[in-house]
Amino acid sequence: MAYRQTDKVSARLADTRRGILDAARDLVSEGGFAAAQMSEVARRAGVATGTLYRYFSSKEELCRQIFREVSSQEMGLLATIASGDDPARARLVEVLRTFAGRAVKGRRLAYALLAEPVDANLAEERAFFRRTHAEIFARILEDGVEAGELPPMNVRIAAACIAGAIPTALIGPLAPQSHELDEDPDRIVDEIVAFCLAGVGAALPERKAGKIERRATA
Amino acid sequence: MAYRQTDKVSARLADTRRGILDAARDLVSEGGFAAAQMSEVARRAGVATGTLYRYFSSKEELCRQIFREVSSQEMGLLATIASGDDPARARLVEVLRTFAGRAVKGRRLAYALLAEPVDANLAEERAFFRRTHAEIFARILEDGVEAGELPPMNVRIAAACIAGAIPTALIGPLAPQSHELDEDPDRIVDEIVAFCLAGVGAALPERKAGKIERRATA
DNA sequence: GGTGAGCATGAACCGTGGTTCATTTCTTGA
DNA sequence: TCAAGAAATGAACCACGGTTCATGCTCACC
Repeated sequence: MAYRQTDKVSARLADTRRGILDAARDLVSEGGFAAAQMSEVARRAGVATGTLYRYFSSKEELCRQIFREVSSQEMGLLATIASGDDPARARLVEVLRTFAGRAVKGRRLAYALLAEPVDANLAEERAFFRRTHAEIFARILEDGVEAGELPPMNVRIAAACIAGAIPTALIGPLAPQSHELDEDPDRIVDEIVAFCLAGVGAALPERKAGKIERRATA
Repeated sequence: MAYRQTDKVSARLADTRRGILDAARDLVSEGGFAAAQMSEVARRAGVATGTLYRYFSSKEELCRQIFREVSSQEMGLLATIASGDDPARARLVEVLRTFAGRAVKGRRLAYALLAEPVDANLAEERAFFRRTHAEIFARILEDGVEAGELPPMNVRIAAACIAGAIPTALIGPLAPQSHELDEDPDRIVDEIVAFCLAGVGAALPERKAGKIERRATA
């Protein structure tokens, strides 16, 4: 025996790993997953192609990591808002605004994560991502319903609707070739948020929704 | 010159073409686009692989045709409803119900068209498909707003929200491996429709929405 | 039934991009 | 400085599935 991994080395390894992830994420933010070919990632990270496979078992695995990293970061942000003390309605507004607003800012990346065609395995990851969104929304909605702030509804379905409406309504504008957002992103975000709020019976800031009784589904 | 295409021949050609399209569509309905490989399509249609290329210049072209055929069929259905004489609200309800209901019935196919990962070119076709949906929704919404049935709103964005909410809310349930829909599809559809209606300020059948003034955007 | 053109065939081909692996370079502890 | 094992290298490899094309068959017209 004549080798034991030293701290310095394991730090360097960690650096390399980070470097690879960063390179890959950057490529995705620039050209979507399509642009993140292994050889290109390697070049960007300043390592050889084969090296990638010392850190990630496959491209799929690498992409999965990116997906997880980015989305858990976003999720964290939303989750913090969601678990605040404000009334459900206010939290909902802020969560929706944050979500949509960040997507608009990091358009290319958001597009890649939310809509770009990817292969089946990554699609699962994306589904998970969306499901996590939906859960956050659902939690707030549940609070709102319990507090009587929102009319009764099937919160899971309503949450899924929101999780679908926002990306889709943004996608056209979000798509790489579109410039629709360059003018007035806020207005678009506002409209979308308004739709979702109304959808859950929380139409106007000044107007409590209690009056509008809706469906009876638990 | 010793050959001129006879009626009988061109009929047979047309038949073969149809056969290929049908085979391909069937494969897609069973296993998604992933299952529709050229060799498999050929086998199913009872022709040789090469023959496919006498009818369609590429796989992309073939898939595109399927996409167009199926979606134009669906669109036709929705468009008919949309252009009826009923009040906007009623038309909207029927369109949404029809859309969601048909998706639930032809789950596998709907999943393939709406959500299955496909390559970039087909994704464009899908985007077009959704845009067409959205336009139908938008038209009805516009009618509703003009007639004072619905509060003012940016109908394009609201339509996009709807076009996103429905598939997404169904996708989980729609996904091949899920059996969520087997129990009570109608309830799910109802919930989704209710969300969308509320989203555009048309919350309850008995309740005109005129009172709820919303955003001022044209 | 002969001829030339369209049509069908399916095994071979090929481009792409992820993956491997024999070789080289570093790193460690003695 | 040396041995042994880890880490890095990158050109070669390979799988996959769409596409081609040399070959044989069918059809229309004479």
